[in-house]
Amino acid sequence: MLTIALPDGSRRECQVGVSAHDVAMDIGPGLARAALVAEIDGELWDLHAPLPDKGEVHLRLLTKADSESLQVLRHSCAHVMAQAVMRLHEGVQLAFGPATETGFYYDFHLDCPLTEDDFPKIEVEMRKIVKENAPFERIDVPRAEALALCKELGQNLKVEHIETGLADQQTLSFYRQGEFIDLCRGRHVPTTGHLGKGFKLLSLAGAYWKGDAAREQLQRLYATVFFDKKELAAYLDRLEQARRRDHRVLGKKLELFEIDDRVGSGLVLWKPRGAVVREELQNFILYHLKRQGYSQVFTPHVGKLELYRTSGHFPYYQDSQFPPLIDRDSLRRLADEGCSCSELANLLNDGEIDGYLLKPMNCPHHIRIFASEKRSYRDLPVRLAEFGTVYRWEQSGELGGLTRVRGFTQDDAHLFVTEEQLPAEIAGCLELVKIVLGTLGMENYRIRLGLRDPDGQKYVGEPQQWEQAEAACKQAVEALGVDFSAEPGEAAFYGPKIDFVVRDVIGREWQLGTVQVDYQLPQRFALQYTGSDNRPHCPVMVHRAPFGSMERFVGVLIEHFAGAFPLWLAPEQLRLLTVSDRSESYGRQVEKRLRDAEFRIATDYRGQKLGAKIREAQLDLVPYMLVVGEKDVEKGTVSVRDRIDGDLGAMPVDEAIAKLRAEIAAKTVRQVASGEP
RNA sequence: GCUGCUGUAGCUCAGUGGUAGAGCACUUCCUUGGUAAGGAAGAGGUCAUGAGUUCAAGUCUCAUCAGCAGCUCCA
Repeated sequence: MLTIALPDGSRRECQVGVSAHDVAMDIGPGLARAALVAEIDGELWDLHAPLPDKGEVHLRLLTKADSESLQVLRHSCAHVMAQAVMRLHEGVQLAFGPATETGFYYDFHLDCPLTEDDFPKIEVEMRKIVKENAPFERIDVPRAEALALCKELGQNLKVEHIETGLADQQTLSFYRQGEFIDLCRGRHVPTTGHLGKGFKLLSLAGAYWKGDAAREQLQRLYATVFFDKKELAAYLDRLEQARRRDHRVLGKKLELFEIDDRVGSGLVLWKPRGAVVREELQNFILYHLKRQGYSQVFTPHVGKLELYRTSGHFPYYQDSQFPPLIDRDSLRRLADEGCSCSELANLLNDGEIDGYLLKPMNCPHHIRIFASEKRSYRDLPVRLAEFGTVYRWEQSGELGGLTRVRGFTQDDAHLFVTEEQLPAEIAGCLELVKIVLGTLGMENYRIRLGLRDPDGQKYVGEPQQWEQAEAACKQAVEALGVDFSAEPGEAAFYGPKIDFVVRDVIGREWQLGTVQVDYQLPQRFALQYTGSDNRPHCPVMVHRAPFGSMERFVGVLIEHFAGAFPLWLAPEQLRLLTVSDRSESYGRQVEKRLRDAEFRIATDYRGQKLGAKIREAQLDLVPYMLVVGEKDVEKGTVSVRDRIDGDLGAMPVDEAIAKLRAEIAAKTVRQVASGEP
């Protein structure tokens, strides 16, 4: 006998061999129809599988109201998609086909390339399979039999997976629906009919087998499914909304920036309007830096290769740097000697010849500034800040918009501190990032605490220092009171890091602000200060950048505000609109007063109807329109129109100036793009 | 870097191997209109670049460059 405890607290005695579906039928046929999958003692369970023989179990019957069942539905749909593909193509090798946050995918190896033209065919076949309403049947088999079955089916990738990934499993499960059978852990909905009509193939991509770039590349089909067509339509609509907020689209429309083939991919041209946003952000943070005791410095865009050999950047990150700059005479001499390219590379590596590097990081320059003076413990902390532009040779497939570029400006700073000062300085840095994100109304973020991977090879320095640094970071993050996850293996090669990861409107996550502790570089450069004991000590360094990269930050910010910047950031804060020619000369007087008051203002004196001028200003996302007509000429007023709230009525020019100034000073955020994808 | 897709006017996009198209934007003229589109005319192109097939290429083939989706990487 089996005792089943239901969520409402009731208990039932059952015969051996009953399934969750039988229990549901017993409770009511409506529930039995609605149930998609069961949960036994917290573990998902197929609806039609026999329950355990005896004892007492907690049973939940999950319907589409339960979030877990959507994942199951998606996984089942992945099987149906795979079945459809196998019906349409010969010799399909199955790889993995999991559910994802927004849908599912399946990776295949097949000889002919799939294209988007195949999508309708596959979808038609999937609809047929759904109509066939075949049950998903679980088959548990011993290991040897599973191997034999996969071999018989010609599924070599699955064979490999059983032999490597599932080496310790004695029993393996397969799922079958119709003629399709696949090695799979489960669980699944009862029948293919449960998938309904709410599915759609979305995109096609390459993916490596087991994520290994050295292995064969598979074809990945992305798709999604919802419980019904309406939810699918709503999801597709959200995708479309998100696309309209895409910073690459808005950046062009609002004339913020340009990435030009003739200049180079991944190299951003900031246009005047985008430059305003960037400059305002920089001024904003400069204000806070002054308050926190930072000093600003300027350093060049290149440095000697030897500098980066010392720092370790050149050897560690060679593949993602622009190639070194070598003077012509040296190159000519080497060419005359018959030096090959690989010999040249070796000479560069070994330091036999020197050259310059476009700087991939600002720290070595700042370190040399620190080292340029004799330092006492009384001078510390030394906090050197710079909007420093760095260059990295990102892989071509990674480039995109402002978020992944090859030249970008960090709002960088390096703090040289004593061991004792470290916790307070980390806390100060974290506080700064929090102020930045808070001011901009970016609430959707988390902290990633990047720690050393215990088995990792890439790290330099003593384990004891790593432990100290990691402990200091952890303490500071805990004190900040923001959700964080500790992630081993995510540290920089020189120390642990605290990254602020912001989620954008399409649901992607971007690393923006970062704070990193570094015991290594000060030692590599043999930095010293004189302690109170009159002996030399090595400072600890903190790298930090609250925005991270100005390019990426502004990119994410554009999407965050859907291009509608708050007044203090808006490239065009006000637009003055005349009702007709008769108010133009008055309009020009008002314009002058507003310019004198240092607003960023544009004017529209054209012989157009007011409605048309307003429409254009609305579409250009100008925060405030100032309308002047003959009534305003008489009374010396302007009529203020708010982009969000519409007409605010006429007011004296001085009153409008005071109101707008107050909003700028408060850095008020009145509207952000609505959240979840 | 890898896989697939894409590249036509400032923008969004049509275009069947045979004379280069539309809407919006732009310029000029008419219109003087109080809170989301007044009207007319005009100008705008090395069809990404380079090779090839063809009597003939925006259209077919190949290469290069660039963009998009994803994979891999990311100090």
